Amino acid sequence: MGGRFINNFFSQLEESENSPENSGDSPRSAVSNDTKIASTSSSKRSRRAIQKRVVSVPIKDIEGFRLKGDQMSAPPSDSWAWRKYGQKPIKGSPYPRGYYRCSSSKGCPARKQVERSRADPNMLVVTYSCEHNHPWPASRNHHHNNNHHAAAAPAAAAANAATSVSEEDEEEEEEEEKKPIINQTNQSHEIVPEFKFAKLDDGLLIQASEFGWFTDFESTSCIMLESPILTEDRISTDNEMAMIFTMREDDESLFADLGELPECSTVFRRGIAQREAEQRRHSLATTS
DNA sequence: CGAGTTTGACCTGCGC
DNA sequence: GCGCAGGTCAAACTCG
Repeated sequence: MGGRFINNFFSQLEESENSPENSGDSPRSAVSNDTKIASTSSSKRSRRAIQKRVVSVPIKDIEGFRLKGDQMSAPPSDSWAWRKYGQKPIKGSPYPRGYYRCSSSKGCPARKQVERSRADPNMLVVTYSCEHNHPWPASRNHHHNNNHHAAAAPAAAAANAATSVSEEDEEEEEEEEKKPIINQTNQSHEIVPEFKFAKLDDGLLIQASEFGWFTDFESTSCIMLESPILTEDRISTDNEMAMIFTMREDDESLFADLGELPECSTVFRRGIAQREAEQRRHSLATTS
């Protein structure tokens, strides 16, 4: 199931990040006797223990999204229920950041932060975060998707799959920028597209349609990912949606056991993707 | 009346 | 140690 993939993903990240010196909460919170402090210290987790992934979404693609002045009347919708618990002005940004907690299941530690992009006010930057090892809840609206909605990973997978790099990694990934993206098809969005993926020289390819939950944004145009690799001027603007992994060496181990992936998740390595596409085209041609 | 939002206060992490 | 900025809490409020 998708949850297993996510758990696996986060747990492996934890292995790499939870070195003895940065594991656990600060001593300050651990020794507090104050009830409020104690309660907050348990809920305010070490920031280092949180995995984050960033997704950027065009505002116009977000159903129900409205702005009241600088405030967001509705968060970007996806398959999970989010409850707003705070909003803060961010230094250097004219737009506030909204804080949302997952309400799809009780005690879910998943969170997301939503803010408008400083660089492009027409884009929303959604940061998903979750504790390591914590399972993501099932989507609250499995509806309308006979492909793999229920099984597909939730927002975290969105982040995992959709985000080629986290913001912290952006600098490291700058060199990747010049790599070409290949769109295999150009069909309309009314049907789940069959061959929509992008290719990076050293990248991992994801077939967008296999992550049905991602289409919960109900976009009719492209959903861009927060990545230096996927800048709009490099993507064809013909309503394509692409989801791309870049695979750094230290990430490869995270996906070493792809057996944990949900069956719906088709992950291609370079070259394999093209073969897959060709095989599918061939089978379609022979059946039609 | 329950669920969600707003908002000021408080806490934590981090740089200096 | 101090101050700043980001993140969270929780009471009050709104809405359906």
